[in-house]
Amino acid sequence: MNIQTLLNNRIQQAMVAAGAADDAPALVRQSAKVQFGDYQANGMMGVAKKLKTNPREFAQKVLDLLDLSDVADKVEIAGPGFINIFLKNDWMSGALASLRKSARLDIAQVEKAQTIVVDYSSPNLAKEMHVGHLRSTVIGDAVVRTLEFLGHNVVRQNHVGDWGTQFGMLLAYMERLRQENTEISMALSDLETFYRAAKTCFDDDEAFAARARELVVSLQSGDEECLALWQEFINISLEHCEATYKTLGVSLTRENVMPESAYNDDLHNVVAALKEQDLLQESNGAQCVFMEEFANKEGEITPVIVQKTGGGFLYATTDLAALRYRQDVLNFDRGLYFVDARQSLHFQQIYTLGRKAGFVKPETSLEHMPFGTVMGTDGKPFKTRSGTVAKLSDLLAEAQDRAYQLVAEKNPEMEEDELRNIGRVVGIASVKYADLSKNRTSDYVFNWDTMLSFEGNTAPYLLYAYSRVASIVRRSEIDVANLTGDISLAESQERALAVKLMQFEEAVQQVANDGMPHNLCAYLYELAGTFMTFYEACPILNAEDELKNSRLQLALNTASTLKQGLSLLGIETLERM
RNA sequence: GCGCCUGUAGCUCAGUUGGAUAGAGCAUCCGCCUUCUAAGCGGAGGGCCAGGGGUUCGAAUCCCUUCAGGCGCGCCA
Repeated sequence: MNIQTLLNNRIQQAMVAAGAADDAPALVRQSAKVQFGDYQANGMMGVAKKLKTNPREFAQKVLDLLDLSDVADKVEIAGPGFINIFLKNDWMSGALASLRKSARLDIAQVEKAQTIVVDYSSPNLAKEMHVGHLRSTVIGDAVVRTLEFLGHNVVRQNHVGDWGTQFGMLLAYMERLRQENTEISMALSDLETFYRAAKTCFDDDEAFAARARELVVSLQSGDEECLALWQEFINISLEHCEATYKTLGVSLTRENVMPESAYNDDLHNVVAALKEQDLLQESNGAQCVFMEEFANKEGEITPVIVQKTGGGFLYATTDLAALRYRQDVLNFDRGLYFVDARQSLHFQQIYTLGRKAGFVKPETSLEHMPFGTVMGTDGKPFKTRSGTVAKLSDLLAEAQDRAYQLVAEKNPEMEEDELRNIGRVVGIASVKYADLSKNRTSDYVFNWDTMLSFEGNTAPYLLYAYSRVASIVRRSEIDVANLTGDISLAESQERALAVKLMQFEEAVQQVANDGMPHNLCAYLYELAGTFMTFYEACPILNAEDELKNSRLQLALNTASTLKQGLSLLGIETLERM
């Protein structure tokens, strides 16, 4: 049930009947203030202007043609021409009863499922995942879960970096270890250390560096021994990623891995296709595409280089090949790329070129979902105390440990196993939620204290709210599955909770539309807050039977909405904490 | 030099694509545990929305401009 859409459609129809253009927007929004009702339609002023009539008169005309009596008990014109809508309690009670019986909380499946490719996480396999991969992985996964919940056909694409010159160095180091009879799998248990060791050799040892360069060539020419060595490295590195995904509760699997190297054989085809269409231009020996879309005021164009002077390909080439694969093989309707904001220009170029070259259909939507950098409390990109980039696995271990300490302090009598589990859930949830709850596009400050706080818009607060509801339900000893009876919304706190509960779908659909999970976070936080207020003001278990049933249903709806919402964000809930 | 992004309360952040008196949380101050988890709830103070100009019934939001910061800009990804 999406109230906003319902009202929007009804009001728009009335507007058209009143003489507005077919596409005149009703602009229905949740009301800014309680005295303005539950929803307000802002579209009358703009339309009246176009029709050259008085906005209030037009609004009145719309009201005359509008029948909302089934859902609202008051609809009024206010200010310069707003229409304020006050929802009817009876209608909400009925809708909430239906919502409670629905496994998916009455959230509509999309009428026409789209095939949506979501490109996210995409770590470089040469190194271990670090804090910089957190945003793409966590936000991408939340959006993926949301799109799937709505019924779309989602294709996860983990575009891992498994190719490139740095692998020569790594393979050379593997080779050296093997000659020294060192166990390679052990050495690869910490990729970060391995990478640094290899880099040191590369920088300090000329013979090693030469061998590394040689290995890049053999690798690219398909030398079998070299490929086997490379494959061994990649497998271990992928296992590291999978371990991190598992602790993080991210839905990516091996099947979703579509590495850069998968496009190797296709890269020359991409260049050939561009050449065939006369898009290519040689510049200083490199194959480039100059598109007027990327010219500055002086007419200077920033080119896309698709082939280097020596014949080598670049990441632009790979991304173009991926684009073509996603259209020709996966046949996507929409492509979402959760990639660092710094690559914004690159993606604008790739998308524009991809269309120009006919690699993607005109109707296919390509959306770069940029995100900002994770900063430390000093305002600089987040680092560990020693000044290195924080490994994601270390970060997650620390989060669980910190959460465990907090929980153990509050629950000295609780058993160790449960404490550990709560610590795990709260710790991971805190890290993910801190990331998800901030506007994707801006940088954010990584701060243990605020993310693990029980106050404010945090995972612990939401999990606590959920466990409080769960506790009520447990203590009620009522067969909640068969709980029926009218839902009373007489108290203002009951009514506020009811309205909030019915707005879940609006938040969910927004995430699907714009890939911004922080809106769902804000919704869940408001829901939890509204419930807490209700909880303080309206006794549930101590109320007389009819009222108890009614309030228990509100509590149950809150529980399932919180649980479903957090699950869309990829966050587990706890029955006790 | 050119381009993109950002600038909102002391701090961390929202602001539904141009709507009504700009909102939360933290911190500060005041109040609430003999009743369902006080890891909670209620209340108060706190703003030249970086500055200036414009567009219109109406601007934090759109346009121009200045300032401050971040990031990109032909052979790394």
